[in-house]
Amino acid sequence: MAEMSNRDALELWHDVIMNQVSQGAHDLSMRQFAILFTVYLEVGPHTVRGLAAKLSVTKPVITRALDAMSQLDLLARKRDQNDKRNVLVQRTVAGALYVENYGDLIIRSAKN
Amino acid sequence: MAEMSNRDALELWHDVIMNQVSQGAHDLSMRQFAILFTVYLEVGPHTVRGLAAKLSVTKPVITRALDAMSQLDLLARKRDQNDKRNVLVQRTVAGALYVENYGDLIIRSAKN
DNA sequence: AAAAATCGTTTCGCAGCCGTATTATCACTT
DNA sequence: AAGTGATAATACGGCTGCGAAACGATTTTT
Repeated sequence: MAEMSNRDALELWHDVIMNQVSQGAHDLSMRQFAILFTVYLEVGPHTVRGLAAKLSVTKPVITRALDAMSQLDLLARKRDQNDKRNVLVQRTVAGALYVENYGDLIIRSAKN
Repeated sequence: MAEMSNRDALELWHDVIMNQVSQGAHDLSMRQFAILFTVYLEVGPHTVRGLAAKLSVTKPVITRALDAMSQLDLLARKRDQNDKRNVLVQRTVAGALYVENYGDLIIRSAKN
């Protein structure tokens, strides 16, 4: 990946967001996006506490985001059988597809 | 700007959002971002109706976003003196600085 | 076994944004 | 001048997310 001017960067960001907004798709919040991409791009296992620490937010924020996103089938919860206090945040097929499509959208925006 | 893999694109997006979220700055919604960048990147004049059409949202969405963002001094309203029904959305010094910093953040994220 | 610590969830009151419908101004048409 | 059209703002009820605090379940410590 090479040279990008300030203007290039902003226009890329703008294009992606415009696509997102005008499409009217389920618009996740910034925090929800952060959680989603963290789970799909970083190596696990991912716990509620771990995600909260990584994003510098409180745990209820993670819990609520998981409620919303698991209902959209973008993520799933699973009790850790080794330590039943923990919840492991897991990927889903639909979520993986969603994230991959998002990458394609960014690339398409960068091509202009 | 050159070759970008799907993974590159997603990691770029992830880094920028993570920075945004963990910084805990006033997190604008996607729609607010779309408005902000449209005003700063596209040629004006920008009206409420025009922005609503461009983003495919209703006018009250724009009005409320302008309420919030003008309070943050990221944008300003000005009555069009040629047609006093119109409101012209104008840039501010603080807003220009904010947008430019955002571009720098994207570039920094792309460097990794 | 009892006490303390850890983890995720839930509750509470509160603030923000949503879409629809209505309102107040202003411009245009006749 | 009166009526019609257009613009932005507001009112309304509803939904979602927020932070702080309290809670139940599980593990670890004493």
